[in-house]
Amino acid sequence: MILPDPPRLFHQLYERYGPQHWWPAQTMTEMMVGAILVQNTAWTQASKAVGQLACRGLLDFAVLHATPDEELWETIRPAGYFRIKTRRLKALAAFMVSQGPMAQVIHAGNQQLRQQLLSVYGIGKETADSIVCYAAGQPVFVVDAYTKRLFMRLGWVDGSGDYDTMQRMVHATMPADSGQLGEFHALIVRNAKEHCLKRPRCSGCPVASCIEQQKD
DNA sequence: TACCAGGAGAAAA
DNA sequence: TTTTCTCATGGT
Repeated sequence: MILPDPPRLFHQLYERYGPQHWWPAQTMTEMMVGAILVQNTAWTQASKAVGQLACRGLLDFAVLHATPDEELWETIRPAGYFRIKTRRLKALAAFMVSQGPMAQVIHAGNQQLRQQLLSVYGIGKETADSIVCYAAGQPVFVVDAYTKRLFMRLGWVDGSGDYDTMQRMVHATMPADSGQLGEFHALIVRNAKEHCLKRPRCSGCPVASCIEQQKD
């Protein structure tokens, strides 16, 4: 197994792409709603649904909670899985309404907030960590399918590399800084879309040069 | 036409 | 415990 070096990978990706300015949302509510809507869906589709929710004044958990399912089905349809995602948005809204002011929820310790979010229907590790990192601004690295594919390609994990293993790998070597960890995840997604999905062995890919340096 | 896109939960093995 | 199935749409 090759010794993982997330800081070097981060540095190379950042030098290549620069800051990604994630998460693309104006408010914490919008960010959290977007995290549900983007599940197994391209962001272009999820953002259409977020836009339609905003147009209808539904980017508010109390309002969302009281909105009839049928109205939400129509509003979020572009994001796909509209019935399931309506259930998940309602579950998140119910949780947030029950917790009181947003600031109070967001400022809970990251482990406490993470556990609470994981108990909400429709929120798994990736979605919970996205919210903890990008909405609450707490130092948590988000692992997604791109991360796993990339870490496997780098030889840092084998095929069974699980979520927690990859997350610990990053937490153990990167500064506990939400800005940097959030940027790292965003850069991995950017790189996957720009290089690894279309041209797996293209020249100029920061990951390819990282693999070369690992051989030294 | 088939496949993919920033998952998660439930059911089955 | 692990694997498989289901959920839905739009773009390529």
